[in-house]
Amino acid sequence: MAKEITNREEDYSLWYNNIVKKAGLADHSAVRGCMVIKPHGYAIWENMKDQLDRMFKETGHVNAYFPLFIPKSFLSKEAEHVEGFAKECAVVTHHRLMNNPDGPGVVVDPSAKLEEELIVRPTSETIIWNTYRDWIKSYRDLPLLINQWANVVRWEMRTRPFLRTAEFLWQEGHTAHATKEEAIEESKLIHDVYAKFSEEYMAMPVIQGRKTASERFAGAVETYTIEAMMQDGKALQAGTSHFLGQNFAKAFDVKYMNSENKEELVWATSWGVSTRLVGGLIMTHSDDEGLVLPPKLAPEQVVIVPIPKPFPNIMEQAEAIASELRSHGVRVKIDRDDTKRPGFKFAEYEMKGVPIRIGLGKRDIENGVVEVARRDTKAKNSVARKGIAEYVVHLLDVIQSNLLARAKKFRSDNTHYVDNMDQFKDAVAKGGFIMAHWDGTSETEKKIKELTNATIRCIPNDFVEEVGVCVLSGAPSKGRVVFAKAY
RNA sequence: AGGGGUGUAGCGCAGUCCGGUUAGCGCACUUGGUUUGGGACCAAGGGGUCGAAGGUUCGAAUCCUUUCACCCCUACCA
Repeated sequence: MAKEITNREEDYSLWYNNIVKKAGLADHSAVRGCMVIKPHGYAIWENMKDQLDRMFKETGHVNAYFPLFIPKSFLSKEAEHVEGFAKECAVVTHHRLMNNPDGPGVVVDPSAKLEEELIVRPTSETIIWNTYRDWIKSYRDLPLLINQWANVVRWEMRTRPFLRTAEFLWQEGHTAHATKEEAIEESKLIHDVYAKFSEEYMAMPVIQGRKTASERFAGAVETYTIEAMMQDGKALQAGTSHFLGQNFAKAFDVKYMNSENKEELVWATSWGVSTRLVGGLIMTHSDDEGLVLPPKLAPEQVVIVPIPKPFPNIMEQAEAIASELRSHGVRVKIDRDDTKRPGFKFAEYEMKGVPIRIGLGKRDIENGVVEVARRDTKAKNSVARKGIAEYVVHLLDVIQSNLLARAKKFRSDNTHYVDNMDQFKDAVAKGGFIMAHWDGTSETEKKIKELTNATIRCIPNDFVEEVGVCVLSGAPSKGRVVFAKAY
């Protein structure tokens, strides 16, 4: 029956890989750690991108584009930053090939060695701040609110489609501000945009919070994160927004003249989400039958499958329904393939995660109904043909909120409040988020990680002041933070 | 980077331990026909040189060496 998808319980990782492959989202490529994003996968990313882009623009940001290559010397200007990324950089050393003098093929031309090596950007803070030095002269040039959609390369040891690939697509916002307060406000604003996007569009509930010192972005003063829980109980860092202080302004000497004619350093933020979100989407909603997509991001929200038993005008009927749906703003596809049987198609669209399937055959037409099947619950209903568009529009909303509600329930069912290390270890074994008291030190954080593999995902925004003692050290603690094993 | 595992047709696999004719099977694919409300059936076809390189041998998918890729567990990150 089910087409070679491993059950989640049996092997969650294999299940994930199966979904990526069978739903046609991505393939492995000839290049280590790099994937080919296939049309269906890319369409999901495009929908995410369109919506996020809209949200960025609504909050005053504009898009620009900076080079793929970064001179090596730029990267080392901010000490922590280079420390964080040095080990995973792809480096360009030459600019020309030549015919192999000793045989077939081509070799690197040794005479084409670059004066200074170029790094394929792992992130663009350095090249952007080097540019901002020229763009920012006066307080009138601020704030500078720029985003770029780009690809970046991080030479990771272990890669997994969408979750961690050597090359990935993302957006990176880089803003410059006159004051510290304004920059912090900006990073929090984007943090909220990310959380809103996750919940309203991806139907993926997230915990908002800030990272501990050891989990912060390399070069950041504060990192705000959204953390989502996957179905295997592991946490996924889904997006981060950083307050960078004046670190990059100092490193790249970016100063402006304030209204009192005094020179001051600029304050910075950066923030990004990536194609990892597609991985998060898969692992939040999908099941053993395949992908489950929230209607707001599904490339096709409805598929109409005509049952090709000889019946006059069945395609015309399907067309009529489709155009009615389209006029209500629904993304709809009619399956015109007459070489596959309906049962095959049903399974296929379930695999691809289309939220609503409409079956249309002789029986339905005679009764003035259509068969409506929901992907999220697998429920099938006969629905009156008349008023179908309104029904579908409403059902898409219902599905969208059902997915969010389901994911929220899963998260609360798998969130454990613990007060000592024994309980903590039990909770780690069960999986999920662990709410525990922590004494605030990096040492304790590190020890807990060594002991249990769980890390502090964040100090939540809705941190509740509560008297307690640290689960490990027994030292006093003011409240609980979120621990979990993470992707 | 450390530990474990796997590479044979687009996908899933058998064959490898104990070298021996034209390398098999299921699905997918092509053609024709019958079908079509939950992954159709019959018939006839096409496709691989066994991840790559080197070695041993009369002879290598099978033995040896090197190497690459992928998967799992650690580790690192968006």
